[in-house]
Amino acid sequence: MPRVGAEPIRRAALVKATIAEIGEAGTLDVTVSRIAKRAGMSSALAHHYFGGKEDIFLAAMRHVLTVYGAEVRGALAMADGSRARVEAIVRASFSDTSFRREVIAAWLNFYVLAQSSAAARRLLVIYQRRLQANLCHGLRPLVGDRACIVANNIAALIDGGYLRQSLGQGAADGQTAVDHVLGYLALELERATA
Amino acid sequence: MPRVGAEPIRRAALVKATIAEIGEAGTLDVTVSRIAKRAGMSSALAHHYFGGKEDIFLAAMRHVLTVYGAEVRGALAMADGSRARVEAIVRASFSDTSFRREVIAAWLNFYVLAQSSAAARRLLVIYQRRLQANLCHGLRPLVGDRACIVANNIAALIDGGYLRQSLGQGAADGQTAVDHVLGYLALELERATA
Amino acid sequence: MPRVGAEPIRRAALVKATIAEIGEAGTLDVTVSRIAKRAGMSSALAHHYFGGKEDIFLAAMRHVLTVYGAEVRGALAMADGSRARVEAIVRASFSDTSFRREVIAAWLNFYVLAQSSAAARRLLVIYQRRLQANLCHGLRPLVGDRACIVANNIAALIDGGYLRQSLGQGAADGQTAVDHVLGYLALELERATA
Amino acid sequence: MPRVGAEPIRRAALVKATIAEIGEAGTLDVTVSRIAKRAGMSSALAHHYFGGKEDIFLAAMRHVLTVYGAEVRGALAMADGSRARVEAIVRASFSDTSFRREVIAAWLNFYVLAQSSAAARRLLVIYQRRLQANLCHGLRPLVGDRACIVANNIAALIDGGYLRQSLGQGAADGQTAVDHVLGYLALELERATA
DNA sequence: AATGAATGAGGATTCATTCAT
DNA sequence: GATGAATGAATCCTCATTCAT
Repeated sequence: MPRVGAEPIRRAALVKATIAEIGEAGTLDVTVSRIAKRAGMSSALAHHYFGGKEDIFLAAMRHVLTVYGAEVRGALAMADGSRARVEAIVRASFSDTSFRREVIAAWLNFYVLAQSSAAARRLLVIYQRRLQANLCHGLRPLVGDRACIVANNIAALIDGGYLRQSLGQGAADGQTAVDHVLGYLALELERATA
Repeated sequence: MPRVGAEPIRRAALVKATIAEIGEAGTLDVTVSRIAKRAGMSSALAHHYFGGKEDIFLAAMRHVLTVYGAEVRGALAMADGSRARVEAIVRASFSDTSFRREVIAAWLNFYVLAQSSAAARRLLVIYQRRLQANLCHGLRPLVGDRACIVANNIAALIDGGYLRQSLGQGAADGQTAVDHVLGYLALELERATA
Repeated sequence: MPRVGAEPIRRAALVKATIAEIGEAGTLDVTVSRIAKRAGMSSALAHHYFGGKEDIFLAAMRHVLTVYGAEVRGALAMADGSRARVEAIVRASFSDTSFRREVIAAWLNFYVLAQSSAAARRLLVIYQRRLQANLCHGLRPLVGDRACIVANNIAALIDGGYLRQSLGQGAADGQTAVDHVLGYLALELERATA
Repeated sequence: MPRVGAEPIRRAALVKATIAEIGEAGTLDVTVSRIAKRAGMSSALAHHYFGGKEDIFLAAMRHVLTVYGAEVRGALAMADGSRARVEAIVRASFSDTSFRREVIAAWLNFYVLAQSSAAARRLLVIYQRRLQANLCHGLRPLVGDRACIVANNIAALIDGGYLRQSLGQGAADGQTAVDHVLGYLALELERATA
């Protein structure tokens, strides 16, 4: 009885192992062998399923982006009203799922990968556009014409938060990061309603 | 007449070549040989003067940080008043000298290097602290107790600006980045004086 | 049918090639590549199976020591009486298997390796102790209290024989070496029974 | 005023440094740079005076052999009678000057060098012949026809003593080594006069 | 599906040696 | 006489990738 559906399981294991390994090393300089071993298989099998190292990285990236996207969507579904929706996006960005040491390290490295891999850049640009669009749309009713500028600032604050946290030694502190960004949002809303 | 000081010349050439090479590749995955060749010497000489690859990277990092620091100091010297001083720091951060494709790529990679190299992290942390202190100090007379929070946000916006620009294909647009950050600053000042 | 045990075969081939190469060069200054080539494989595979150059050397050393030990044990098994046992050890030390140009060169180089490698020294010290113990034990019934002194002299004569032979250009002459050492033994026995 | 006779001083310094360096490393694998630095000069100058690395080694070897030879000659000059002369040679061989950790290591490495360098082998063979001749000649009046056989054994015991000492961790114990060899000599004389 | 075996290519690093000054 | 500068050549080692089984 050949075990059915081994492939998706293997791929998922590899993706997870990749993120863990990058997070641990803080670099893309991790060997396929190590990733495969952590995922409980031979490096040959990893190649079999993914084709090559970069493909493994891209799959890991896609996974991170997907998880983040799902988190945002989930938060949006429960949010009521424009402000709540914007705040939900911010909170989702610093949720315990995404704002973890290893995932932060992975993000940072994906930005680096995007410098040399067109495919990686494409993924990251899509993510950026979607985030920007979500924020812009949610902010329109709140700050009118400034919506996209504010959206841009919020996005930059989020990215900046990640970057700064990447240097921190302690556990990632999502709450403080959220407070900072929402503080800025409050300021903008204050002014808009003044 | 003994040939004077080949060493500082060589070191400077290597540092420059390193930044260029990292900028071009978008990675730290550049060979010492390529760097040396670009700097017009053998890789053996590069090792002779620096000891090893990481030392070369650290020297390049120190250089970038030093240039940036000088730029900030220069701008501060010409600024009159607290607000002007804060704005000067922001402008210096996006000056044409520092906010160039290759330097941005270098910064990004230095953040990655800091994940695995204690020496690199130390350098980056020092830079962060100094920036934060400068901003905090300049903002005190302007926003009082919120000074350090605002400073933190400005710093995050600057970092975020770099990160976002690293994905941009066109030439780096420092002016727009400055406008965004200063827009936020204006908002804070407005509220403080309200 | 999975191809069985390439590893032991490869390792054995490498060990053999290492001894041959050291014997030919008269130095530990042989490259892993040359060893691997002589063993019919890539240097990468040699590293894969052994980890590094020193590990290859240590394995070769262990092999030489093991072969010698087996030879001694075999000779002892056939020897009848104390004197015969001591003589068997001496003869085994200069057997055609061990007292060959390339093996002698290897021995010499292992002594050198032991100067800088703790692992190598350990191996050599163990071999020395065992030899000394064997001789001492065998000599006790023959020369009583002088046993260990005589054992020490015999061991020194054996080592000296190797060292002197390492300079000889002709084929190794085990018989003469044996005669010298046994001549000394006879002398001691003569005196003991006088 | 150009300093006269700098050359012999420099050469002597290099020779001394070479022996020290080999002794410390336990290998011929020492760099010319380190030797030169220890001797207080640039590696370029070392090459200037000696031509190349092997020449430096050969000079160091010649020095060790010369010092040893002088020691033997000095001891012989003071010895009265055949037995005293033979004993003098043995004692000189284990004198504090020659039987020191670093010199022992150098000797061992010279044997290795002799495997690949004809010049080194020549030096070592000459030393061996002279030692053998000296012993043989001194022993003739004492043991007659057995002289050269006994000489050979004594020489082997001396070499063996060096080899065994090279593995010892403590300070070299020349006295014990001398005792062992002279014990053997006494045995031969006893028999000869029986 | 899965893996051990195997390698080519490449890269950091070291070092003896040369040379201009 | 003396040295800093400079490099070509070599070597160890790693790793992504392929392939037969």
